[in-house]
Amino acid sequence: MKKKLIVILGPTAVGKTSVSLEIATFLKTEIISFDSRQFYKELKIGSAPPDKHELKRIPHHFIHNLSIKDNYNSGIYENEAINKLNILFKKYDTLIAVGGSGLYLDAICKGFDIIPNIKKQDREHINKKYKQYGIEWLNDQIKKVDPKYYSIVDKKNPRRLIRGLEVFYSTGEPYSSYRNKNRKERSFEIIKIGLYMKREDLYEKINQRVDSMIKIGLLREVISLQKYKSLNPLKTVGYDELFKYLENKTTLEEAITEIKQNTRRLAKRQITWFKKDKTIEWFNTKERDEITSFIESH
RNA sequence: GGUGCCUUAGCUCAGUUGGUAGAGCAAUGGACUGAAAAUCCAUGUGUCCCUGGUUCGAUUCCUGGAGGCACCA
Repeated sequence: MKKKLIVILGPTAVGKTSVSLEIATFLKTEIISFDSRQFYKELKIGSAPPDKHELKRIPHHFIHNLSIKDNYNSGIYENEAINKLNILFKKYDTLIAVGGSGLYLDAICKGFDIIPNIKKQDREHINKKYKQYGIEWLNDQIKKVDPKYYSIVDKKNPRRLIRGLEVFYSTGEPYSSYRNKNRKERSFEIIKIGLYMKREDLYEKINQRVDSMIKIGLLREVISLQKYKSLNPLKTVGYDELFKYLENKTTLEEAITEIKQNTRRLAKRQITWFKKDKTIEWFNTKERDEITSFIESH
């Protein structure tokens, strides 16, 4: 019989943790996370991971397994997650994946084309040039070395342009030559369950969660991480805004308002990403019985 | 109570020498194959406070009213 991966996805603060714990308890299985900020053990409050008690009750994977100082990306995650799933599937027929990072979910479900690792110096070099000469330079370079990618890339988005260029620099081959859009066939069946909530209610929950994070010491956590603020994992809602406050660029009140606003925008982007995936079965967060009977029927 | 100023998009405000209006922010929609909680793109009809008048035509000028702010009593 084919193994099954039950995916619980949705925007931040919609209630994924509690639903996933309930299902994991019901199915007597374990949980792997595809939440790109819960990986980092230093982000204890701001990434809203399950609490200690919950982590003890149900084994979780890819939660607080990395340091913000680690160099990580979705390609590494694909390998690690698939390995972990293969190991766990020896013990369980069904596993649960929970998270809100669409790209990381794609890593599990479809996988990426195989592209050699890039050299760190190459990215640094390109970033330096970009800073110096602007986005036109990136455009010119891509046009020259990878016209195929140039024809489809978002020419105003430096990240996309830099990605194309760094692959070329590190491998000597155009980025587009690696991108075959070959979806990988996974050995397990994937059932995607999306959680939704009325936008209004979701925003209300976000506001409440931000207030409670502040209450339990988010600012203290951010202060302790201040010296690492330039690291990528700290470019995160809840941290960035408080760094600005600590540098006297805003008041605390303004920072908190901004955290709420940026969390709402994050949720909106997550919803946009998931909306186009027609294989997702959507449930209201409160429909616990409907979700379990849907799982049982599969 | 008097005088002056203000009232236009969810908010802060421009503007129309009279031909029914536009910025910033917010909000919304979207893109996204190794930095992704990142990065990037697109989207502005609203009794122009109410009332009456002048006018071919008023959000714009005038009368009266309501609310706000400031100063003087």
